[in-house]
Amino acid sequence: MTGFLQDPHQNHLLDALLKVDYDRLFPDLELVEMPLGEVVCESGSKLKYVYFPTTSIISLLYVMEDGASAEIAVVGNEGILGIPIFMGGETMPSRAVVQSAGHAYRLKAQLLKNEFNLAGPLQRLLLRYTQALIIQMAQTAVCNRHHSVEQQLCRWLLLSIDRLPDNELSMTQELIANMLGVRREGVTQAAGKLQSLGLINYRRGHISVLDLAGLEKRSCECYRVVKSEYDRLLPAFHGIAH
Amino acid sequence: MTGFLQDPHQNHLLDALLKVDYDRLFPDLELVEMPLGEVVCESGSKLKYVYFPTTSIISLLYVMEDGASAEIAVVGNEGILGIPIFMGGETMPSRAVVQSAGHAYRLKAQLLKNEFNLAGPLQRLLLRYTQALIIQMAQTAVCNRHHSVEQQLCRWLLLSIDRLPDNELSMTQELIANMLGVRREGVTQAAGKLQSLGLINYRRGHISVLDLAGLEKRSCECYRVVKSEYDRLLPAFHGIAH
DNA sequence: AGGCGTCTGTACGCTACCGCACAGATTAAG
DNA sequence: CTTAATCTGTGCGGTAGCGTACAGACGCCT
Repeated sequence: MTGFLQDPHQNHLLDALLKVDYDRLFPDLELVEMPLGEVVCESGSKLKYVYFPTTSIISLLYVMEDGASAEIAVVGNEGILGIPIFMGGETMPSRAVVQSAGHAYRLKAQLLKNEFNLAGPLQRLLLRYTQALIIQMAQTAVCNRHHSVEQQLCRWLLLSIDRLPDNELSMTQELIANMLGVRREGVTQAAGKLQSLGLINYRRGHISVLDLAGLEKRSCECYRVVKSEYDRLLPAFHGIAH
Repeated sequence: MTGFLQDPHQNHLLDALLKVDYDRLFPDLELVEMPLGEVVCESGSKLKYVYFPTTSIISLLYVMEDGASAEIAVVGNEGILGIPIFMGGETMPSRAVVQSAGHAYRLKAQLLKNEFNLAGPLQRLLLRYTQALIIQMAQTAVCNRHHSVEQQLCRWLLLSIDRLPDNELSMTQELIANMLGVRREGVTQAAGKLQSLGLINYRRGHISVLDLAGLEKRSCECYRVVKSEYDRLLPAFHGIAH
């Protein structure tokens, strides 16, 4: 809330920028708070800012005509919200919801577009990130088709934990069900099983992950695939991006 | 097979290029035949060429460790196969299979990369196409989660027909099942129903679509959404791309 | 402490889809 | 024409997940 201990470098993309690029952008970066559940952008509307999450996680949620929903991808401190800004579509194809409260730095959409059009290292970085996001979406599609609620819950928990500083997350089962596009009761059952196996521990809107390796074992391959592709495409550059 | 009546302009992206860009690319475009079922690129391997389909359709198929599969997106004469080439990932995240026999023009990957890096109209065009593809993938993910086999079959047929010159397609139910990631029997049932409704007509590996409007009615919203986004992002430029 | 709203657990019938098994139909090959 | 291969139709039991309904548990508020 205060911005205490917040630093744009906590976002991997910003951190990977060349010093010149970073310094030019820095004055326009604005720290904002991201409260749980906030709709950063409604589906189909234009984004005025792009967001670089630091301690928050944003969920790209697709909501259908009948109200049914499904998460397409998540964006945390490894990425950026607002891909269509530089890809050229202008409007977001999905709703963006804060899935885990925290902070982000935002930047006026037009400014990012300008930077992108310089066709330098920043452009290459953003495109590689987009490629990683595409892979996450593709994997989600396959996972939705073939895997059980329990497997998907494991995947979802792991992807979330990877984007958070500790193994705790504030989340009701109802919300998780929305993300996965399944019934709340289905999540209750799966979560109960994971708890009885000692992999997680939860109480009223709060989940602690106790055994990452165990979760990964019960998860489908989807988590592993996404993670390894992110690692491959977006290694830790630390300001020495080429 | 002979290239008779084949012209790069049949591919919408090539057609949308400025004359200067097109003329520079033209000598390096190579007409190739795309036989049904050919694996143009295996998942995880590098593409040596990018492909601009004219009369063929390529399916981006994700195959999992246990052999289960699902189609992520289709690429026809509106697009290009080989997005990771210019996005920076190098390797394809999915298998690319010829879903409908025909032709395509191919171009050495490095040449396209060079053109892309000029950061001109061609780059903007390719990025807008990528954005459209992302939307198709996102919609596929949601469709996999929430819609019935019959609805998905309708969507799939419509997306295919949109990329073909007539309302005929050569395809066994087994292959369609692979694409949709469902059982062959499920496709048999759904197809039987559509046939009894007079919407399609099929015989041993060949399907005729009789009633497009009727199919669209029985399809989920996913088809409509994808189509309208493609139309929005990729209007017919006809050589006057900006 | 008491009370209320929210979150979680459980149960029951229902449906879509799966896995399997096999029979009929169509086309291709000898 | 016969045979083989492939493609399509159908049936049956099993199961995961859905919709609904309701009860208990937790935590916040006064």
